[in-house]
Amino acid sequence: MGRTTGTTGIDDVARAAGVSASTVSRVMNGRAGVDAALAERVRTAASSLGYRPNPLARSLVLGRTQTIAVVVPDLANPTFQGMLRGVTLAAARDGYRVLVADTSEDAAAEEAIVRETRQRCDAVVLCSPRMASDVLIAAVAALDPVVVINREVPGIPGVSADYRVGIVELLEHLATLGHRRLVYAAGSPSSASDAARRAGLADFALARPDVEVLTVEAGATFGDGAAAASVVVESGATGVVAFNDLVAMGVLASLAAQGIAVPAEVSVVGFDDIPFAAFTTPALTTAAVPVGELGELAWRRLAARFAGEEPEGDVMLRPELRVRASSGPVRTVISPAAGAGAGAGAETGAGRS
Amino acid sequence: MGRTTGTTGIDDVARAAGVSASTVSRVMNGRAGVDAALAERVRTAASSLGYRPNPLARSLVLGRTQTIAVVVPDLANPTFQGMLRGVTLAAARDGYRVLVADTSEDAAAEEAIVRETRQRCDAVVLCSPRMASDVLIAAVAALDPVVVINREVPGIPGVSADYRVGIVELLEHLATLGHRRLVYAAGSPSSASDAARRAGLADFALARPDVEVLTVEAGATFGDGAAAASVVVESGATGVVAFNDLVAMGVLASLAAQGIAVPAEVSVVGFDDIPFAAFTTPALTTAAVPVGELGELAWRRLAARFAGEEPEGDVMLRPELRVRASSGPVRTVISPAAGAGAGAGAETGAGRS
DNA sequence: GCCGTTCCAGAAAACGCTTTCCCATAGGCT
DNA sequence: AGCCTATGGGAAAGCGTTTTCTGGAACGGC
Repeated sequence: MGRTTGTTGIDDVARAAGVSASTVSRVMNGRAGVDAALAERVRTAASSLGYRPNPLARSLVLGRTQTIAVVVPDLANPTFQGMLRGVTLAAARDGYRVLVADTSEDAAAEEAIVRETRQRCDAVVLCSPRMASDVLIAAVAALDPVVVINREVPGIPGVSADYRVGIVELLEHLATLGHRRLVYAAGSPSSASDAARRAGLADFALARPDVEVLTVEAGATFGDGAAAASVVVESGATGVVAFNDLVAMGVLASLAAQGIAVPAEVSVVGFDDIPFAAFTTPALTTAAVPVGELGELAWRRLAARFAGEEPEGDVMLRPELRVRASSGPVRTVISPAAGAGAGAGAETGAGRS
Repeated sequence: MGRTTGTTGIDDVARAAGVSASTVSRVMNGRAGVDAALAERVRTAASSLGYRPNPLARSLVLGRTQTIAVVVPDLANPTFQGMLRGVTLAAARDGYRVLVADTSEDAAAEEAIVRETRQRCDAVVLCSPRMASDVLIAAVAALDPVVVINREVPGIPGVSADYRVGIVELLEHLATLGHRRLVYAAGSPSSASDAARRAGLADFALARPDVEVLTVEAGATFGDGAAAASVVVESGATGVVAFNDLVAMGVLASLAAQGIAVPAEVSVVGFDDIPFAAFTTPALTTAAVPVGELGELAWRRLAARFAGEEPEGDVMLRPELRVRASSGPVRTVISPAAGAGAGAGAETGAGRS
């Protein structure tokens, strides 16, 4: 009756307008078949009472909440921030709200978190780079309206960036600049998108047997990159492609601290094109992953699903190479001219093995 | 009955366990006074049926959703990302979910957005730097369990960073380095935290009449900073304190493009200490605003409120000066020694008026 | 041995809405 | 004039829980 809670309910409006609750409901939802005068009376009563239908009650009877969940592993990561933003904005445009969950704290409890969250929503977009494939497949089945980002699950719509071809573009870019000995500062082996990158590494190895690509385990954070820099240096590689921009920035920072010139001595490229990649020193060459679009697309798939459309196959967005200042021609051992040449090499690093 | 929707409901469990729904409810909620054997039977039935109580129905009857809303003006801004993360993590620890809303698209509709969002939740954390004060006060009244971030609303708990003293710290830092002519690259005049900064400017003017501080209108983004850089240069100031780190980075970029050395010719400092402030070139001196803590504190106030505690006064966090490489001693017009001195000045900019 | 307690469990009433079902009224048709 | 069909609005049955209220059974005290 609304009086219990202090909120004005549909019955209050009905009473004020001298009609039944059914009629109020019909008017509020724009259902046809209500006398114009009556409808007007209801609207007046509703607005003068400041009536707002309780969304919870609506959700319960309607069976939909007008809300979706977005589950990401780490809200501190620019990539996931971008995705979250993409789906939030797109969903808002269609009148949907977003419930956000960060699973970082407890990767083991991830499945429980996403299930619990899912119950309050109409669907979920799941971004879980690390969940084991079999666990993921099992978990996702119970989530039904769901789209996964950067994962492949049979029968489930997914939107991904093509990390595999992206990393090949990066490698080719360096190869074209003359680099013949590169290192890949890898992400976590349990990361699905890292696996895609490694597949790209293999593709590249076949295509360009003349270029050597070593792999060093790094991680996904700035710190991981900084830590990996020393082994990059020791490897004697002239170029490093990092798991992502964060790692690349770590490498950059560590290299700078060691007085190693980028790109004169070592080229370093990242992956993702996070908002700050353009502002590192030197500005980071990277493969741009359109995270916002990824998020928006995820929403679109969900919206289509809500509209009853049949799901099509997965969509894959191709990263775009962004050449900036952190990559350059391979250093030459020939005596440097102190001129204007961009890639004029210093011999400083010559003795490194 | 649950059968209609395909979901297993409480009645299904009741039937399976041969008890009434009331008993199932009691067991599921750990209410005392249920025979142990019976309780066990219910638990077995529930888990074998994979029963999960519908949170919507619970919310409706309980009158609480176990969800709070976080409303921010722009999910692309690192500051708000940090706050969102802070409250999300803290709330999750206490079993609460977060509904996120980005109001950027339509500042006029902000009030409607927050009201609508609020209805689905138990409370809201509102971060609305630009809403006019009177509108805010009126709007916030209808939101009751609410905490505002970086705004002062009488009678409403708020958590803020002390931008006023923060900017004074920054100014004093530059004054100490010998700067006597500074410019403040201001944010939007409609921004509450910009008003606080300007109040700080006034405080500083009183305390240090020997230091001149000009104000130029800039904005809150990288682009705004870049655009403002030229007028900074023309002003002949030796130091600029930017509205925030983004603006500072814009200034930095534009200065670099013009070949003006930082900090040798001009010092620039930011505000916020966003994650990337440490990685600009040169690394940005700034006043660190603990956004994560701000968010966490906001949650705490809400949690306390839920627990029935009385609200205390507003809390204000003091920004912490982080001196990095973008600020240095004022340039000297005296002939530079080509030595190791950090702030050895170039005369390049001497003619600027 | 009877009555008053206590303990448990089920029936039913909310929570605030939507929607189906049904009835009344008015209008058109033959 | 009588009947049949729109048309509009009200009553009531949900949606899936929680919780109060009620009642039956077992138990203890006198």
